[in-house]
Amino acid sequence: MLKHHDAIACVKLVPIFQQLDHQTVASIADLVQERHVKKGEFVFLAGDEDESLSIIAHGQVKVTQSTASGREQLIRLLQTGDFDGESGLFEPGERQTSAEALTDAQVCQISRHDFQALLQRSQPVALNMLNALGKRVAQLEAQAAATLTTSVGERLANYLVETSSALGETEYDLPLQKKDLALYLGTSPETISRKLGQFASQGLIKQQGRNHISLLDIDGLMMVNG
Amino acid sequence: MLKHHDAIACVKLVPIFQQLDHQTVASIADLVQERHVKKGEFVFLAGDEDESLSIIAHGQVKVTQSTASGREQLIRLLQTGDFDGESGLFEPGERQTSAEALTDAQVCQISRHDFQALLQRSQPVALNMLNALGKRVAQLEAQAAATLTTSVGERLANYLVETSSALGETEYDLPLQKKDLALYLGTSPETISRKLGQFASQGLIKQQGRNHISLLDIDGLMMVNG
DNA sequence: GATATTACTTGATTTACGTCAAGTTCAAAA
DNA sequence: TTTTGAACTTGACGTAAATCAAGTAATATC
Repeated sequence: MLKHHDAIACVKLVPIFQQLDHQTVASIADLVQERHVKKGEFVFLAGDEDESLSIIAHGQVKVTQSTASGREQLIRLLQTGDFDGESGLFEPGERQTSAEALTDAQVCQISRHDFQALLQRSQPVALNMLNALGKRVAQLEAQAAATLTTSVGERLANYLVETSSALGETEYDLPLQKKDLALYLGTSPETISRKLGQFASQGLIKQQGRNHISLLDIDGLMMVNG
Repeated sequence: MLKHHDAIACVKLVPIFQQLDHQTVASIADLVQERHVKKGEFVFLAGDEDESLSIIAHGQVKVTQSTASGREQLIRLLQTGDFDGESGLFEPGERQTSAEALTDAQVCQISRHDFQALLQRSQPVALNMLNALGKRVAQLEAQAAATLTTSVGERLANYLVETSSALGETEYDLPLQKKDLALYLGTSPETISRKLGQFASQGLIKQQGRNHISLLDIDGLMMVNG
């Protein structure tokens, strides 16, 4: 019973499952397998059979891909409530990406087969999903274009502000270590370190210890362009 | 009658409308408005009411967005058979992007309202659409990650090979003028010019006249990294 | 506690690429 | 044809940021 209660909570976290009646939510929760993943462990690996979709119930997970030239790329950062796997729904096969837990995490998984059946029997879920994917495409398109013409400083400042706004705090521990943050922003750890130092000397932020950061001037951060 | 025949042909171009029965296709074709757009004209402008979706029946259209700082960004290049507007389906409002015809073009338009109704009454269309959007997300994610860590030379070489493969020819006229190609690849016309010269001197390509290009060593192009 | 390992910082150097400027080729209009 | 203007090329230069290298702080292991 407790397990089921947790599964319902997990399902309700996900935007595409919101605004559904209780019965539908309960029927989705029945499909869910809960799983604990320790920091540093993998939720799945590239090359695995791609047979389930994951909801992050708690924690933080990085999704990476290796290029032909052996470089690791950070594709996506999954936070509580994020849903992964929707994009390859009707394309069974091997995973191209790996997902590693950056913190201890709890993940709810639904089998691809069950999810496809759900989409077919529940029009509201299908329409929510269309909506969510559409927004995602628009966001990715805008982001892709912006990335091409944006400096590292801008991307970093933007990341700091977005993270602050996601956490609802102007003071927080950076959820990524600098190596991963560098991957995420497409730069090097050295440059991250230097840019943060620069922001601090400009009075935009204050650094405390290795990871803790306070945003002192959010408007200033949003106007950074070098 | 002829018009209707054209509309059916146009609808059949689009992946999400394929593998449907003839009757459904015909009912979709009834919703379509055909429109000719001359080279240099706009299919729609940023700020327009966003009330219809467009299928490119013939020609080439560039979708751009202007940043706050006034810079133009090329978001997407639409080719014959491409479908635009799916991403903002349930978010009515003003267009953020403009679309300009790069060649004389024929565009089939469906009103947002009719398309939403179609999605609700035809499950096959909705599922095809989910599939298409999912693939698009995966592609954009991979591309976004690659963009961050990839040199202009790599992106250009990649573009040349992809275009060749899309056209089915190793020798072709570049469909974009260099200014637009530069926007698309996030670089400057000067750099494009230099990189092409470099590729030519390495025996990877041959340039003839202003726009014509022959790929001499596709494997070599795919291995470019500077 | 001491030591080893990993994360991070800081400095020096190099490089890719953007920008500015001066041509050159091409195409359309007169 | 000549002319005009746009697209393109080429060169010189400056700069953001990658890379290389050496050192310092934090964390983990013994």
